[in-house]
Amino acid sequence: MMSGEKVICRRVSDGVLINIPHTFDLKQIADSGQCFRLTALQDGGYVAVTDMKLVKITPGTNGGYVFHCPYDEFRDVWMPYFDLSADYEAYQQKMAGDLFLREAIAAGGGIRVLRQNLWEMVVTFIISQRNNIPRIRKAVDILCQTFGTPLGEIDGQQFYSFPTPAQLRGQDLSPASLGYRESYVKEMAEYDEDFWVQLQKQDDDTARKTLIALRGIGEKVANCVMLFGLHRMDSYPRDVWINRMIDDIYHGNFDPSQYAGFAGYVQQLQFFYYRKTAKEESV
DNA sequence: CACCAGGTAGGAT
DNA sequence: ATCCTACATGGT
Repeated sequence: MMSGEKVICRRVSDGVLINIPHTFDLKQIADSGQCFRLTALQDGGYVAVTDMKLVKITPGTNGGYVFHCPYDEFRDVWMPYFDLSADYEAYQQKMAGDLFLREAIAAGGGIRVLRQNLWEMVVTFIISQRNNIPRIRKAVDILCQTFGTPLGEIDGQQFYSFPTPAQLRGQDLSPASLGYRESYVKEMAEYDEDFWVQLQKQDDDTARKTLIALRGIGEKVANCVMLFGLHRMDSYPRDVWINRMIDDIYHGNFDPSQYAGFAGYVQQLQFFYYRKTAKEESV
């Protein structure tokens, strides 16, 4: 490995310490818009949830984070979830020729493309259409609290799994205020488990077509599901921000295929940084 | 009271 | 194929 990221990963008394200095930052990930269920605690810590697993993560005393869980769980669940085995520094080096991406790395280089649950991503990004990020987070939260399974309490707060299709099937989803998206979600819940299993096995083009054929999923949501739910790293979702950014920064001319194998990571960096600068200007 | 928010379906051209 | 518009809801 040419770049050789300096990764510290070892057992400590209360869990597992992980430190990847330039390419793993939970605050940046939580603000990156790919994940709506990473919860910030008072002290700079976070709670992460995936499937039926729940973990408390606190800042390490010399940087990095401590995952408060057994080592086996860290290795089998959280390493893959946060994509910690991939060499993001190598990706970053391949972006060095692009000024905007160098700035984006300086601002958000700690972002990683998470491997989230496929079904959860389908529902979450259906909800995301023509919606804003705080409201997406709230709707997902209500779905979990109302229809999910309690997983445990951390710092006095109860956390829940994302509801399975069976848990949503036939339910009145109105507490989540999904608006016109509610019928889309209800229809999604009617597909059986095997449908989603088959989707994971399909190649990129087939999977994208399968997704777009579903009511409520167009090209953009399909690409988000591909990237965040199927970890298809060549997927490059184009939303309003990415389109504005391409117009603004690249004069309407940007080809993600030049970053084959990590175009989705490039998209995340661009999305994060362009939105961040827009927010700062609007203040 | 307008306008906006990680778009999409369904219909018209 | 490509363009047009309605769409639920809650926040400025």
